[in-house]
Amino acid sequence: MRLVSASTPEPVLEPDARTRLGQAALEAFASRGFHGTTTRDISTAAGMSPAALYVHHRSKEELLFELSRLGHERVLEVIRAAVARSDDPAQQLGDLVEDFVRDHAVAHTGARVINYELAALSEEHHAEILAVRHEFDVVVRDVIDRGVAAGAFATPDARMTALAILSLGIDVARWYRDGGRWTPDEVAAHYRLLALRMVGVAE
Amino acid sequence: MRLVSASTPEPVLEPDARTRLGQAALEAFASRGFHGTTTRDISTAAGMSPAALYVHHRSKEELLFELSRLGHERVLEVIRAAVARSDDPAQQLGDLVEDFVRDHAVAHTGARVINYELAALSEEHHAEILAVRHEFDVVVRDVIDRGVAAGAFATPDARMTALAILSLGIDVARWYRDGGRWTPDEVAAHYRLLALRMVGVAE
DNA sequence: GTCTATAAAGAGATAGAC
DNA sequence: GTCTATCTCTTTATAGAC
Repeated sequence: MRLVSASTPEPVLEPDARTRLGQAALEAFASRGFHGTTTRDISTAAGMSPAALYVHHRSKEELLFELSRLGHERVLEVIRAAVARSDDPAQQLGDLVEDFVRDHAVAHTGARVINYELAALSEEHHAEILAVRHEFDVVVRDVIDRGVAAGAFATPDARMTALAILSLGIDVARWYRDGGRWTPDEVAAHYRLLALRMVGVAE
Repeated sequence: MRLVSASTPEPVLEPDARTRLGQAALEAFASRGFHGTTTRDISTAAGMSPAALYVHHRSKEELLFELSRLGHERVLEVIRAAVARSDDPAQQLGDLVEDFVRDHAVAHTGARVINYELAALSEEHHAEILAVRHEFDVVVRDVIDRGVAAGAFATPDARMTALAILSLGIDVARWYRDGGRWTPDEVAAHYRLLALRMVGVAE
């Protein structure tokens, strides 16, 4: 499923049916939740009949799962790429937070779905997603552990601090609105500072 | 609606019907969301027939609204009481965060409902709840503003920092589990430190 | 205040034509 | 691959007996 226009030579004005369904579902799930969204909501928003959804997806739940899986894997790539750009823990943590937060602000629609609709997944799908989310924790905790080991960071509980730093970014998906008081870049820059202070780095 | 046992002389083993409905609804809304919960789920969990719900509540939405309103007003009282215990901004912010976070961990069921089911409210009810939530922001921002004015805090954006500090506590409702790695007191104490660091207070 | 029974609408998913 | 039509079950809410 493509959620953005493909980078094909010809300009794509109308995404294909599968993509339109994915976009429509993402927006509906984000604003009304999985159980507050009907398959008719999705198919109508995608410009199709209710039956068309089942040509492209086995069920409403499987559509949510696909969106959630793609979203999680994309975010994991964002934070891994941020960490890979440096060897300095403070730089790594700062970049990670800045990119994670900016992403949650820019892509707040998708971020709401991946963070707040987990309970609607089947047990098997839920478990598969939790494995990816566990990687988020591991990446952040690892950066903090190395900062502490290097004497750059100081925290009484690296694990809880990692969780709190991720919390900051996740909650951005809950409150961020397009056209609000701050741009994604402004939030990202401020949260970078906050996260570094949380691990005891004075600027 | 009473959500805890009343302080009457005689021991109350079975709460009254209205209270049982409220408790059942709170737990169901917290775990499956408003739209994922049926009125049968609620009435059955409360030990009643589906029709009994409508003797005590006009609709499912009004039941959610009452739970949300009571929950918000209780939390507002928690943070106002914390601020009232001192005149020192650092002490006030520390107490506020500690009490807010502990409350969100202990009462995570109710906290999930008040923080994540707002979209299910009617427009009028939603607006009424947002007014209470605005007070949360005002209280925290005011403490930070006074800390900055007194030279105790340093932050490039008091408003965003206030939002981020509330975010930390709110997200506790999302991830906290009973019997998990930390007690509510442990989370609260650690988050107090994190919040003070966020405003530039070195311990 | 609680029940049984049910009305009325909405929901997920499928059949079969084109 | 999309449609119309519809099946079947679920859901909110109410009527009326006790």
